[in-house]
Amino acid sequence: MDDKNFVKELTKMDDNFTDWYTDVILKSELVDYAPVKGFMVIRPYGYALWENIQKVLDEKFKETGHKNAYFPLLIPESMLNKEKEHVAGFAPEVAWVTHGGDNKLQERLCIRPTSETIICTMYSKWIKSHRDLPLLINQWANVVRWEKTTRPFLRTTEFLWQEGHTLHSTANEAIEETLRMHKIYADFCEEYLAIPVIKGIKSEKERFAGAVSTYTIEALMHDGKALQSGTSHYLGTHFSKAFDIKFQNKVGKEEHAYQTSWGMSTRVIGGIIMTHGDDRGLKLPPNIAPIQVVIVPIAGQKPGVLNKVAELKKELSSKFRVELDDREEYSPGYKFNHWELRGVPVRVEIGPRDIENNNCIIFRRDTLQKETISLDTLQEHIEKLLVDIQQNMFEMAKENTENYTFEARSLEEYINIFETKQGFVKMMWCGDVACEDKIKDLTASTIRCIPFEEEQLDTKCAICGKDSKHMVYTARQY
RNA sequence: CGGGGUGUAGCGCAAUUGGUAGCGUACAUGGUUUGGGACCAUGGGGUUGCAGGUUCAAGUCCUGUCACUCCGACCA
Repeated sequence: MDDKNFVKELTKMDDNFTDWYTDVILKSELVDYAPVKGFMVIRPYGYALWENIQKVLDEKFKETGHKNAYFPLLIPESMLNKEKEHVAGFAPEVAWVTHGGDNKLQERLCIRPTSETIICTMYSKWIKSHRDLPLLINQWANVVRWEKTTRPFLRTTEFLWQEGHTLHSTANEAIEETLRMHKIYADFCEEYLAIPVIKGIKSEKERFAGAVSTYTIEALMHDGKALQSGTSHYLGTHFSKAFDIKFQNKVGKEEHAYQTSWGMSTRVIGGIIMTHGDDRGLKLPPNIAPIQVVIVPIAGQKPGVLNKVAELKKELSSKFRVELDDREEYSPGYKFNHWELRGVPVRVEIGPRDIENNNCIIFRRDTLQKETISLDTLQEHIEKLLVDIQQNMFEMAKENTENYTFEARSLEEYINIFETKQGFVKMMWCGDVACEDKIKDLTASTIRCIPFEEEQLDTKCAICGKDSKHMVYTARQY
């Protein structure tokens, strides 16, 4: 296949996937496009999903000693400019406020692309002694990054996230914190979102502007592209020096504090959709689904049916998130499709025939299988089923990731992989930026991370043939 | 900012050589239905993106303009 055809084929594949993705998020009523380009409206169903994510993460943050706070939306330009690498990284994509009412401001204010600078400014006032440390604060907020191209959830101009910002008295403690939060993200993705992730560290080229090191979790989507799903940065003293965050240590000497920051955004919702979704629509993991069980009455006009389902709803609601769809104007078939599109993991169908036999039909979204179950054991059955679905979805996703993980030992092999398919590629790397640039130019792929668990595939860099330093995962990315 | 594409009812689309703008779906009302997107009847909904031009006549031809969208560079 020559280059042009290759690109054409790839574009076609991408187009189909894009159409599917757009279709699903709009039809399932997660989001709508906003009147302002690049922004999205998160509709109640989508927001309920985000709320569940928030709830779980927030609990984990609090368990590890973090507290929530809130910092302003706008940041003075001079404040942003204090850390050089940081500004250089973010300046091209910040939105500016230039007027208050009709009056031009003396100093422009930027809408936060992230809050390091304003938070550091406050931290410098709050920290005097080693007794003030560690300082562990998280903020739930929105940020704005003026991206050239956008896509709902995956890359929007404004997005919701949480950003944690911590200060420590030693480098080791800060690094520990960075790794602790990285692990929380990884576990969250795997246990709650059923998304298997590769855990690792970013190459110098790919790391956060102003960080000493960036830890990341990378997930592979259905179409073979990688999604960075949560990052945790060790900032060293870069910011504390720029913002003068100092404390007196135990022997009375002044020191700059060691710092971390970490964030996870609404982007993971895009990850859920693209990891699990199928041609019927969304498939939500039970642990995070806004609705875990939907009850659909059959022949609701017949005596006893509506009473029975209402009773059932009440009973199941004590254990699960339940929705009863007793709308009269829609047929059962319509409702089946309606809730499948929205990814509800379990559906209970119940009609006159079932009531007579004291059972119901139960449908699982992940495998599309139906089963007849006695009403007496329904609750226990659903409880087990939800666990099973959660587990199964993770296994399926893991299998998919493994099937689309390849190995390359030469540049030729590497290019060949991206010409015929796409996914993760494992390869040895010399550590040189030139090799990173080369694969980006040739295949639009980048190093996603240097994994914690490296394998010795070879002793030479697959790209340039020099001695290798690391095994890396590469992929095309969102 | 570079390269494609599209603008007609809420959404998806049609309209032959230029000749009174239509279909599906959704919506409204009434009735019959209900185990995989129910059916019948009736009804409402339009300055064809905008501005100019050609013509007896423009959704259709010409010029300009705007918007949206996809692909690339930047990025969680």
